[in-house]
Amino acid sequence: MAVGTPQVTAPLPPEPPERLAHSSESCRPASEILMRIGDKWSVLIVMMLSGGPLRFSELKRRIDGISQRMLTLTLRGLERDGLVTRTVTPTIPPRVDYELTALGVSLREPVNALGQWAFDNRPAMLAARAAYDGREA
Amino acid sequence: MAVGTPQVTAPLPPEPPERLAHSSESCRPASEILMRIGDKWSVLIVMMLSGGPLRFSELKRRIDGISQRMLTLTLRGLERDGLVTRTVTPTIPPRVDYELTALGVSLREPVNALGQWAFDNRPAMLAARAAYDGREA
DNA sequence: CGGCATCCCACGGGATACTG
DNA sequence: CAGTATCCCGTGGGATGCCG
Repeated sequence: MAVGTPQVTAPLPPEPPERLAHSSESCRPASEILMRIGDKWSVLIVMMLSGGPLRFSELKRRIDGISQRMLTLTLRGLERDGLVTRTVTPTIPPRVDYELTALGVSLREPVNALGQWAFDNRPAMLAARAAYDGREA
Repeated sequence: MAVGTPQVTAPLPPEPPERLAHSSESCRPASEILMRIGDKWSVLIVMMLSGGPLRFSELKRRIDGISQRMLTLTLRGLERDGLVTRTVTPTIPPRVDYELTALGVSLREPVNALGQWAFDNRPAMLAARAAYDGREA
């Protein structure tokens, strides 16, 4: 039965078969998380906090180009998701420190792996992009 | 003092090491890539193509909820960046197959690592989120 | 100093309709 | 079947200003 449906039965390339089923439902959590931290600033902030806690203004100074609005919003999001802690010292002027939680620290590992990939393969991507754009320009 | 080598290779102990070179400049490529593939569909598509080439309609059928507009656009982007190839068979009706390039295949590993992290830690994140939301409701 | 509030614009992305 | 074109709305995110 089923005429015309070629049923592509996965002739696996040189990759070893992983026990991870890449179904749509099993990859959705990964996709969600990626979208969550794939915003403009989250990863940068997590990486900045890798070396230890930083206060708001220091964080803002180190991440060039971020608006204090987005710094606040992004930190709130990270705090909400249990990736950073927010510690307020009610002095005058007030002092607020942000620090990675254990969860936040654990996130560094896969993110670093992706960062390494990005560092290694960015030239290839840029070249591919240039070639693609050049083909039709 | 300026950081000498933008190394992202950390030994990753549970404790934050003292000399991490996570400068803003060294992490920006990672952030860029993350934003690039951190969109709504890219990772899902890459994962779907892990098992081998798929044609457009099959891809659309497997990724539930995607519009053909976004499928086309996302595939174009992935093709542009050298992550997938697009092969047209000019029959009637036409047939177009998409397949991961070597670059696309190599991306699977770090993305899978992140996916594993997401799978493992999503409960913790959801719990933290619920706790955070409950504190001020 | 840290951080809401507001305005405002650009872009992502869904729905739909049309073409080769 | 695969793709393009159009419409349209929700959101992301910058700039600015005010308040503890």
